[in-house]
Parts: sequence; C-alpha cells; structure tokens
Amino acid sequence: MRAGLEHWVVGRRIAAVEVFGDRTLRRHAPGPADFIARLTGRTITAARRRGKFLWLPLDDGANLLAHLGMSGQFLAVPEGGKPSKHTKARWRFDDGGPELRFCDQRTFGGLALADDELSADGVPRALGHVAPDPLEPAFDPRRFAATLRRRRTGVKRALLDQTLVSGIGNIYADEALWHAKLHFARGTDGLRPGEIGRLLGAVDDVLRAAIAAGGTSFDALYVAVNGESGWFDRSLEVYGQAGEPCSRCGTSIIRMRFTNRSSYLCPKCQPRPRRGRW
DNA sequence: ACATCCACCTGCTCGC
DNA sequence: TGCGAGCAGGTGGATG
Repeated sequence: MRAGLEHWVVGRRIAAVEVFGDRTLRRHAPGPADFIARLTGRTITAARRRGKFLWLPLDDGANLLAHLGMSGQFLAVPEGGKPSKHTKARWRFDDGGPELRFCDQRTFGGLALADDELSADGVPRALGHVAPDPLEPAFDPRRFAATLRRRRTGVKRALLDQTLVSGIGNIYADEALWHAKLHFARGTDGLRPGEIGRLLGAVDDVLRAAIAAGGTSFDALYVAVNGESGWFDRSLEVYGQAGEPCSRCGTSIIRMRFTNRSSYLCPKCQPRPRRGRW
C-alpha cells in the first residue's frame, strides 16, 4: 500500500478534500473542517510507514497519518466518479489526474493530520508507541530478543504487540511461527537464543515475501492502490489452511481459538509446550 | 510497568 | 426466506 501511494500521489498538489461520515477522523481532534483546510493546497512529498501505520509528509512539514484498521484501503481512481458507499475521504489534485480515495467498510481505520516535528528516528510523534518493524534500519534484533525474554507472555501475543515489534498481524504471526516451528503458546521467557533467531529470520522472510507478492488478498477488500490483488495467499502455509496437509510433514493443519480469534498451526511441527502461555 | 480484556464497526456465511 | 451466531488481516483504553 505504501509503494502504491508513492507511485500514485507523491509529488501531486491537493486541490480539494472531502470527508464522509464522522468516524474516520475520530483521532483528528480539531475536526473535519480543520483537516480539509490544512490539506488543501499542499503537495505530498513522500509515502512512509512503520509497521501498519502509514503517513504522507506534506510540503509544509505536516503529515497525513493513516491506519487501515481491518478493512481500510486507499484507491486511485479516475477523477470525478460518485464515491462508493464505503468511501470515507477523497482527495482531488490540481493536475486533474486520478483522485485518491480512502474506503473502509468496518470503520476501524482512521486518518489524522499531525503537524509536530518528527521524532529522532523520523516517525511522527503520534506513533511514538509503535516499535520499529523488522524491515526498517531502526529495528535492533538483539534488543528485541532481550525485551522478549523479559516478558511473561506467549510468543504470538508478543509478535502481535506493536509496542514490541510492529507490522506483524494475525496472518504473518501464524506463518512466521510455522516457519520457525514454534507453537504460539511458547512462553517468551523460555525461548532459547536459537529459537528467537529462527523466529526473527522467519518473520523477515514472511514479511519480505508478502510485500513482494503485493500482500494477502482474500477478497476485494484487500487490494493495492491500483485495485490489483496481491498473491501471497497462495504462499500461506497455515493461515486459513485447516484440514490441509502441512507441506513439511503431511499432518493436517488445525485451527485453534486464541484470544477471541484464530490461530492455525501444524500440531506436529509446532508441538504444544508443557506449560504454555496464551 | 506490565498483561489481558473488550469495545469499536459492517457484512458475509452458516446452520436451524 | 428469515434469523441469530460466528467470523473477519487491528488498535487502544480500561481494568486487573
């Protein structure tokens, strides 16, 4: 999504902004009128992200922050069409080219405008609580390993905790744990250095492969800025694969309940710990 | 400070 | 066909 935004909107000057509904800007305290006024006339200078948060730096130093939540998407479409039911915001540009839309069915996504200075590692201060993701230079594997072993929780919870490491959600956590042959309930404090190394290697591989594939598109909600699907779903080893044979050992993949959601794993490759932490 | 739970939403699919 | 239950790729504020 970040790469798509870079391609479609960087370098363009915003001519008009519209906001639909009142949930999308719930994190923008000054409200929609302020949001619109401060974006109009600005040029987008870059497209950045940390984990699952995106931001578009503007030519006046402010940053348009975005999170897609569960069902948010940015789409570039020919200018002037009627916004669809779930369109929450739209930006038109003074070059008359494609407009940008933010669409969001479940409304867990959101937009905000931050005009304060970036923190030392180049991230808007509003995202200060979000840890570096494994693909950025600021990510420190040794520091992550040390923090992990100080925690008293299960390894999957830790992977999903964006204050520990960002960018990993339910799918990529399950995929990385399968690649590293770890059960999700393994306690973080009992992980051996080699296992943490394996896990980090797996996380890195999974994230890079998923990005290279354009993401994981189960349906039309999960598409790139140009509307195209990613194809990482064809590389999924466990997520959504209950009943399918494990590609390593042939054992049937199972689905388990895990904190009101699902975890998929191979019961043989990822043996349950004697004293697990969920 | 840390760990965990739950609310926040819409829409689709499934079983009865 | 209707209806309720369950489920969906996340986050952050409240509560232990």
